[in-house]
Amino acid sequence: MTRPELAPQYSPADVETRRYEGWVDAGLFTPSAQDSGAPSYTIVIPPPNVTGSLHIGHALDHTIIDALIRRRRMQGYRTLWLPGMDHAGIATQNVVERELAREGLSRHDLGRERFVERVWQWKESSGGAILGQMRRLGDSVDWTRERFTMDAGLSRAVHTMFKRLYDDGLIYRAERIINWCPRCLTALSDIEVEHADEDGELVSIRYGDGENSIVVATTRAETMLGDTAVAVHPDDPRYAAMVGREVELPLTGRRIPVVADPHVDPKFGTGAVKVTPAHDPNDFEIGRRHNLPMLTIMDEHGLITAPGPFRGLDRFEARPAVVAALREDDRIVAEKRPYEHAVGHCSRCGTIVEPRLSLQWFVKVAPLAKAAGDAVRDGRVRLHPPEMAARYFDWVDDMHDWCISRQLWWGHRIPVWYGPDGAVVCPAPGEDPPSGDAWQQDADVLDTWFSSGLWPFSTLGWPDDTPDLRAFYPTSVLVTGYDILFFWVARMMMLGLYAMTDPDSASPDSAGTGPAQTVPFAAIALHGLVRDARGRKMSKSRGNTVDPLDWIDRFGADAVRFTLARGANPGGDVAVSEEWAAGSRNFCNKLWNAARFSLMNGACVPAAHPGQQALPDRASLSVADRWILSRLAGVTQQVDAWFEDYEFGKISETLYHFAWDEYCDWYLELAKVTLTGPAEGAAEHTKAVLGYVLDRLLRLLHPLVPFVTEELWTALTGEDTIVMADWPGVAAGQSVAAAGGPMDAAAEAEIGSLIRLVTQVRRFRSDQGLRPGQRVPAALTGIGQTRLAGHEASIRSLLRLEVPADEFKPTGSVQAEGVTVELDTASVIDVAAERRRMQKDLVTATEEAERTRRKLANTGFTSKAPADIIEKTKQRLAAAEADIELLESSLAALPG
RNA sequence: GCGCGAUUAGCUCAGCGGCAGAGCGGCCCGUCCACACCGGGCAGGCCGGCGGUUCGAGUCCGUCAUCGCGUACCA
Repeated sequence: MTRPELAPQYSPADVETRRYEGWVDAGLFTPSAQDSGAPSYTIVIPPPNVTGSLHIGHALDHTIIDALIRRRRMQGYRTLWLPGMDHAGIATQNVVERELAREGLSRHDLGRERFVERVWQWKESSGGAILGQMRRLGDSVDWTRERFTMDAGLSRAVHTMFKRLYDDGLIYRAERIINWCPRCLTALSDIEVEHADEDGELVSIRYGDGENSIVVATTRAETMLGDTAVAVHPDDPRYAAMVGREVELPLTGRRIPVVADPHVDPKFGTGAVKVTPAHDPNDFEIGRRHNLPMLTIMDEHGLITAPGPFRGLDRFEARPAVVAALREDDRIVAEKRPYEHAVGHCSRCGTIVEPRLSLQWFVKVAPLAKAAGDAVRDGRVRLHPPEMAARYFDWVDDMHDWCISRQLWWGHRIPVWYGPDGAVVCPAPGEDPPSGDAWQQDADVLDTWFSSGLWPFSTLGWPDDTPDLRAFYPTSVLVTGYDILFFWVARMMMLGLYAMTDPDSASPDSAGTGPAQTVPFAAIALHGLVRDARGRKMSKSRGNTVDPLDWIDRFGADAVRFTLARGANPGGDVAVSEEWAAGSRNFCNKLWNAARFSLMNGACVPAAHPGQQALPDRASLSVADRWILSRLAGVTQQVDAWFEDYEFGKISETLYHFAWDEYCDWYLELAKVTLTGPAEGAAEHTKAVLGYVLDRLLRLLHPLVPFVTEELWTALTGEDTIVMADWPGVAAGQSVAAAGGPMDAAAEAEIGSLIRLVTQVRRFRSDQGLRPGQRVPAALTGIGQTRLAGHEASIRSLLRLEVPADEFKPTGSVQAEGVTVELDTASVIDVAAERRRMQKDLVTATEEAERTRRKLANTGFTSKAPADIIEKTKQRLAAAEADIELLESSLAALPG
């Protein structure tokens, strides 16, 4: 085999696309559903919205998922990462409507059918961009299993789920107060409303006259036009006499009753509340309890419909107009401005949401949410990081019924037909709907999160019992940002537990009523948001967003991935900047050059499979060889363990430092001595170790930086691809103890000592003002009596120390690790600087000695601290005292 | 209002009972034999405030302050 010459610099653009297409063409990402005996590992992609393009947050999500997937693939699992996209009902419809608006059209000009066609066209072009971005990132997804929430198969799953819930009485239609967006003209679920504190005006209004009057407060004065009662607390003595009486509602001439309701907080305001059942969720409940009329005074656009002078006004024009009219009538008792209160906004367009009485479809969530909570509570689904559990339970344990109908055109049409005399039919999928002019299908579509809630199993063929479903369900872990824990994750839990049972399990579920419910995923791994270099949220308006493609072009996909992985602490936000990306690019280049050096020096990999590699016998290896092998073993074990905990920050940092600080800075430098040295056998051994460690390092890094590792590993080994190479840690079915290989404490201690000695002498040289490359005559006295006895050649090489000539007159010395290094620095030494340095060191050493002495004198410490801690402390004191002695004598010996 | 989290080097963050760490940035010095996308060295921290537990506290407990996030039916 001839090895390709490597350029002195890594060029991602020359590698990435070629490698990616090669992987896909070879079918490496496409697992077979046939049972091969290997365990399966499945992750479904959090489906991005078809309309959008991937932002840096997706890149973070994909980096994590791809790393998990690639490791499992290397471990021999039957690994599936299923890709796809979400139709994103309201978001997509808004985008296409905006596009139409630029042509001066509205969706009504096109009509429903043509509008939906238009959205499909948009989906084809926009969706393609996202798929291209995923390829650039290196996502090892199975493109043969790509899905879309509006696919025929997934639409059938949606219909099936609706029908089941409907038949079970868990879906119902009712007139309720829902969140209404007057701009999008659709209902929204609670979670699609974003609350923000805003300044408003709290006005107190007198209803009725004289004795027979009561004062209420409101921030939404215009709603008084729809008031049908005033409510007070039943035990409030101030209003006991008023309850049951009627008061005159100003501006309207209507008389409304005063009712007693425990919902009212007597301590707030005047203790009396105006009740507008058709325009406030709480008032709606009060209205139901007291059989109050539900008076609608606003239309779907937020325009006032109540008869009178305000008719036709927008709700925000009506508010000051009503207040002005009340003031005119001397009805305003007090005003408080500004008054800060929470206002709900449409999460899609930002319009202030209007609570509105409306006929909608709902999911009865209580039983579903209970199961979703229990699955996490009893550990069937592990939530990472665990702190998120509190938030999850808060939500799941106290969830209102879920409004699932949307007054949109883009989405899954509600599979219900209405016929004569109020007949309602929900046909099963495949069943013919009732026909005839008298029958009409519901015009609404389903909340987009209804179909995403089925994603983990609808994508695998549910409701059919498919080979894929059997092979890959339940999925292994769900990786996503904590921001959609409720939107999406909780819904998948609810619907997944409801739909899926384990066919092979005879054990009853927690309620003891049927086959065991199957969780949709064994674990949930939540990551944070990507923020800018200063930790600020990225936003288009702030102009601090990052386009992943731009960074990939400039730094390479591996660098982008590594940057994100470095910051990916579980649940934590990730701050990224160009500096970080550049640092990651530098790391890839460092790897490249380390490999280049190793290859140029004949690094060899005798066999590509672990356990069979003919590493030279341990006893014949140099200490440096044993050291790097031991460190590799330690790092392998740590990295392997951290993968189980989604600790990508730690994985990245550990591999970064191992590769750069240990492998490159020390091992390669030490290897240079051996490789150019006289001992023939030693050089051959070092070549083997050089290759072995590089091989393992590249494999450990491959899940994070797939491209550069592929390029280097194939060059090193002559194999086709690293994608299917065995993982150096624990393989499927192997025990943890087998990972990494044996540690070598003796070698680690020895090289540790060497590193400390070299570092101290380097510091000395630098303090003396010696150039790093300047060769200096030096004697290493006492080294024969230390464990560094065999390392003199290495130490001299690393420190540029020459063997002294006959008339050697040392002018300075460093004592460390039991070795005294005397250097002849006469020609360059600056005595004054030298004295200052020594005096400073003396102060430090004296303080250290004093501190340690005090600690040892502390009787509590000596009687209670563990023996090894005490021993270490004693050693520290001894070292400090030795330093003091040496420094004092050196100072005395200085000329002048 | 309630809940959760944060507060450590100039910046972004690790560390979570036993000598304060990383990356980037800053300063000094440079190698021509893997890499200037490099190498060697240095500086810079009362680990938010106060109290407690402990022989010993960034690390555990309490409290306050500031910030962030989530959530909420206070009109």
